[in-house]
Amino acid sequence: MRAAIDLFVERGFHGTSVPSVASSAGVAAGTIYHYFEGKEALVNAVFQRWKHAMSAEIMRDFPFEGSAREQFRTVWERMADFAVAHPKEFAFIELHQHGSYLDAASRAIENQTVDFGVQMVLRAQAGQALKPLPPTLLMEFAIGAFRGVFRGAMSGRLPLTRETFMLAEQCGWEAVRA
Amino acid sequence: MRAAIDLFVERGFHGTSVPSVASSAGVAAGTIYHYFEGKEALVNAVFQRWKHAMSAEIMRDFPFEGSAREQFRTVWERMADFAVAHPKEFAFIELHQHGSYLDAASRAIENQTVDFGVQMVLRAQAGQALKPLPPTLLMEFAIGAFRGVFRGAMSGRLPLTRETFMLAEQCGWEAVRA
Amino acid sequence: MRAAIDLFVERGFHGTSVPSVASSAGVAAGTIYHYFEGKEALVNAVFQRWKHAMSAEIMRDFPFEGSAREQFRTVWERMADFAVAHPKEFAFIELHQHGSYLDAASRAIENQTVDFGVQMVLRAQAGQALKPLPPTLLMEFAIGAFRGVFRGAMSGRLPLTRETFMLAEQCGWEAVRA
Amino acid sequence: MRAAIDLFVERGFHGTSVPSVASSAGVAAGTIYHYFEGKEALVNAVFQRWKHAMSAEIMRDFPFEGSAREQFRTVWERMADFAVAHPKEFAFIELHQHGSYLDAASRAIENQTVDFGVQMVLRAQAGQALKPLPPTLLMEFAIGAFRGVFRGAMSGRLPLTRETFMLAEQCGWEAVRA
DNA sequence: AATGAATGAGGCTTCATTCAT
DNA sequence: GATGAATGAAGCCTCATTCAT
Repeated sequence: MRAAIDLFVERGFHGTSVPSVASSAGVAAGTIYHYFEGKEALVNAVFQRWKHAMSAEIMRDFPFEGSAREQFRTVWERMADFAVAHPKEFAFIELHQHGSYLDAASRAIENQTVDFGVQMVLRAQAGQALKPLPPTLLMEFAIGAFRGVFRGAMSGRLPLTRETFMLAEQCGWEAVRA
Repeated sequence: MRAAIDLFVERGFHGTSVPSVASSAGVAAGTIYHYFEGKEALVNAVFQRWKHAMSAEIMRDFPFEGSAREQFRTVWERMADFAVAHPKEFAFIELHQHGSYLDAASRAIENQTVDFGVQMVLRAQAGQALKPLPPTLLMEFAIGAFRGVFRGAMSGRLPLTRETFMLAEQCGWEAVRA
Repeated sequence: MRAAIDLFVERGFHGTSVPSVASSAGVAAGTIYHYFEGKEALVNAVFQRWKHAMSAEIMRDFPFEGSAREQFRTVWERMADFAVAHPKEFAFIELHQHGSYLDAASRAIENQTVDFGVQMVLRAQAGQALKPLPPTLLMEFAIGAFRGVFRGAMSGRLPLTRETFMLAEQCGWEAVRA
Repeated sequence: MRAAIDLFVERGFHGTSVPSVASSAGVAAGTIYHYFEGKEALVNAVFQRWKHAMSAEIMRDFPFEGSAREQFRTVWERMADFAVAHPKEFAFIELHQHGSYLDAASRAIENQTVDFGVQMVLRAQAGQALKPLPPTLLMEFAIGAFRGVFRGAMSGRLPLTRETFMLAEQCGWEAVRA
């Protein structure tokens, strides 16, 4: 799976061959089929493993009772920590978000995440901490902004550090706060 | 090229076969090779055509003498108009931004755009209209946010209208202004 | 046809495309089909034109009443003159001698030539001027030797001149004479 | 490789399709690519294998100290034995001698052979056993003659036997001897 | 469990040929 | 007569997958 991530990020799903994953992992092509039903099962396994890992990281001891400001910072900070610690994996998740080869389970995890986000936004809006805009708009705006900064970092135009993301966090908050 | 955009957006470069493009365009597979050297030449042609179109749209009568606020709104607004008028094409450009199959000419257009953006940011920062953060950070943040909203719209969770984008524009400005 | 010879010599029948012949000749691909039924008809036309030209050259005022020595020299000399004057064409004839794409007419010319040669050999053998070996053996030996020298000349290892061939002529005669 | 030889001899490099080689060999098309990088690698492998085999046969216990007459006979005799034992392979080697698809290694073997021949000729000329003509001329003449006889045999006009070649050997010697 | 040879479908591309202009 | 766009079959090759070892 480690070998697969690198290749999937670099060349996409269709551009990555199973033999190349195998040789990159130092095993024979056939071996992959002992552990995964096929290529699709492999991407889905990787996707679910890391999407889950990231979600878990974000949710861990989440300050459900904290202020909207604190919650926003927490989510952003934890995504930043994850992205800095596992850039390849974060890129992988982002890149394959909408692949037609993702199965039901993968899509379910994705929806869960979105639902959680929307809940948070609604709660904050109820407390008039956030702008009274469609929750999805605020969510997509913020996530997109985070992703943009990550892309800048991956392409070498920004340092891939917690600091970079935390500077952006302030911007993000000012964008969405009431 | 119209047929190609749809397929490239839907399935990616490697996931799109030349015969499928041909049949989608209502011609024989061989015909494509009268107009393009190969599959790579085709993506590059499409990319350059539309990236150029979008750049031209943004630059047209650009208020170089206007305020930072006005310039920001202008760029955002024009990107919005373009994205609403040509959603497939916008998605295509975003999706293939970093493809390893893009040639020098395609990358050159991309760099031009980035340079223009950085110039604008620097000028605005000189006038203390924007936060004193790395220009690239502000750029990637804003572009990412825009892209996030667009993604929300493409997935049907937001209406794909000028209004949606203009609501986000206000957030964007508050994110980056000093 | 001139363009075709160059390409057929360089890349063989199957390695030469009709469009390449056309562009080399400065006409459109379709034009070739006004003059030849197809690719096979083209090779055959070229083959027959030049095989015929060479035969005619050899036969012209042939010293039917001369000595075996004189006849041998005449044939060799005229082949040499032809090969020096039209190296591409000579190479073409040699190369395509046995192509499965040659039609009946082309094969007929070829057989005619062989028959003529065998007649000459038989007459010379009757006069005990040549070794009493199978006529075909003597023929193939001599033609092969000539071809060998030509090949050496085409590859640049020997000068492609009448002199080169006439030196070889003496060897050739000593090989076959009684 | 056995299947490939037959087809390459019959239809040439460009006229032979990889699938046809595969089906002739009783395997699937893809299988060929486990053993050879591609079609070119296949011809080169075949070429080198047999060119090397023939060279080895000729060189084996070569009478370096023998007379020019003996050396000439030895080379001719061994080529004859090889050609009679492996006619397809001999034809293959001759046919592809100058193919543009031959790689450096193949050309190297070829050059080695030529060098060896030239050395032999020079030594014999030093002993005044051969005509004082350009070594290449003598070589190309003799090899060409041999090839001519072989062609006659392959086309059925001469028996493909050691005897046929040994009759020609006498002619060959008389052609080149001083 | 692991291997890797084998398969054959399918992808990219070329090209002989046709035909409307 | 000439053109060259269009066609689609066929060629080279890759690759997901299977299976005997």
